[in-house]
Amino acid sequence: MGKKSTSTREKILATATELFLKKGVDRVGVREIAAKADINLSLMNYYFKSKEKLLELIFENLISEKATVLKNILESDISLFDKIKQYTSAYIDMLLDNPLLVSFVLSVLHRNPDKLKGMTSVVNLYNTEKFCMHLKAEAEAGNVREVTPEQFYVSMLSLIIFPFAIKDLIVDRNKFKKKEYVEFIRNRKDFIADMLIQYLKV
Amino acid sequence: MGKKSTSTREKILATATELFLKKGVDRVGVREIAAKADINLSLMNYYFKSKEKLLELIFENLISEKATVLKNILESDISLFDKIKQYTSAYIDMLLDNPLLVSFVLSVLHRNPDKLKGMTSVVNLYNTEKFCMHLKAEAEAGNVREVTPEQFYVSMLSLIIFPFAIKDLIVDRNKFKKKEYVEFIRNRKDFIADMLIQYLKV
DNA sequence: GTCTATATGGCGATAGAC
DNA sequence: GTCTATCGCCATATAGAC
Repeated sequence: MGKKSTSTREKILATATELFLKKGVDRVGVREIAAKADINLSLMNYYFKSKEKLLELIFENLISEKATVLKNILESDISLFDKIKQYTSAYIDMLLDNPLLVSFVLSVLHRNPDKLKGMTSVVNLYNTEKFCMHLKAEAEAGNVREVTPEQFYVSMLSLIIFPFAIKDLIVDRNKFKKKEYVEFIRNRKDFIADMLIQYLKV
Repeated sequence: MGKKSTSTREKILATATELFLKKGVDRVGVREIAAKADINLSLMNYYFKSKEKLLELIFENLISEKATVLKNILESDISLFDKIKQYTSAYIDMLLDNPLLVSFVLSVLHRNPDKLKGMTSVVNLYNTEKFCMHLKAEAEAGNVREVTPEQFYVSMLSLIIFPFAIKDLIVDRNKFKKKEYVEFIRNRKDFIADMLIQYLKV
């Protein structure tokens, strides 16, 4: 491999990722990516074959990277309540670092309902098994309320993720400044964990 | 106005709405709409000026229609707990009747962050004021726990709406059949209301 | 109001020289 | 690996006849 190959490849990847996240896949053209990455248009196809393949690669990269950390928390050996606290906190921190990730993933999910079905990164993203077993075991031991684990898990995800999908609405309707919004989201960490844990305790 | 005018207009509107919801605005061309509505391409621009204007109209129509009912519940004079129960139930029923609405609204929100800012239908959609006052009053009367009303409201919305945005993920990962998914969502009505009310009671 | 024809430009992708 | 040039198609929108 030549010297310039990695740098060119990386430049395309970085630029395309940025634009896909910001503008949405279907509102970014390959010409725009090439121009902003300052590379020749043909190199896009030389390295990635097609825009669609490029998208798949970027999607995989983005998700698998983030999903692993979260998956590890869900599968760790800590107590159920600590698990909920740590998961909520880590997930929110990750999304604060990647504010456009939620809209991007949801839009790709809407765009390609099938293509993602088997994708490993997506499997990690929505990975209920171990957590649901933990929840079930605690309920059977009488330590927490009986719940449908799937309902609980989906609820936890909803509470964590959805506010990022409607960020603009929240900011606009509350007349938040940027700092106030971040503070609002930070405060959700305790709020969510509290709500979930209180519910289990009853 | 000629006899055919309304029927043509309505045909375009209905077809465009269906396609926008299913495929996403940017993956539907005006030619496709015209063909499926069985009207001449030029009539699109004759009636709606441009695809973008057509989108705005459709968005407004879809949202304002649904938002009014929900807004009325939030502003009614029933008890706080009843309000939460009725709102959750009505919202979920509405989304079950319009399964693609969530993805559509989120995608338009992502596509046009600004254009929607002042839109009345959107204001109704995210309409916190009266509900937050109610929540605050009950807390001050010592009937429920002290909470940040905005956090509570956003949480309620999240619990209700988000599962519709990740429907494909839920169905796929749980190997749900269509009926099982609908049942899962129906069960959320009580689950969500329980969780929210239990939390307030503590 | 409805049609045909077309303007104008963008898109993704590739052939082939270097 | 990188470039220029271009193919073939589709997009949105409009002019003008009827």
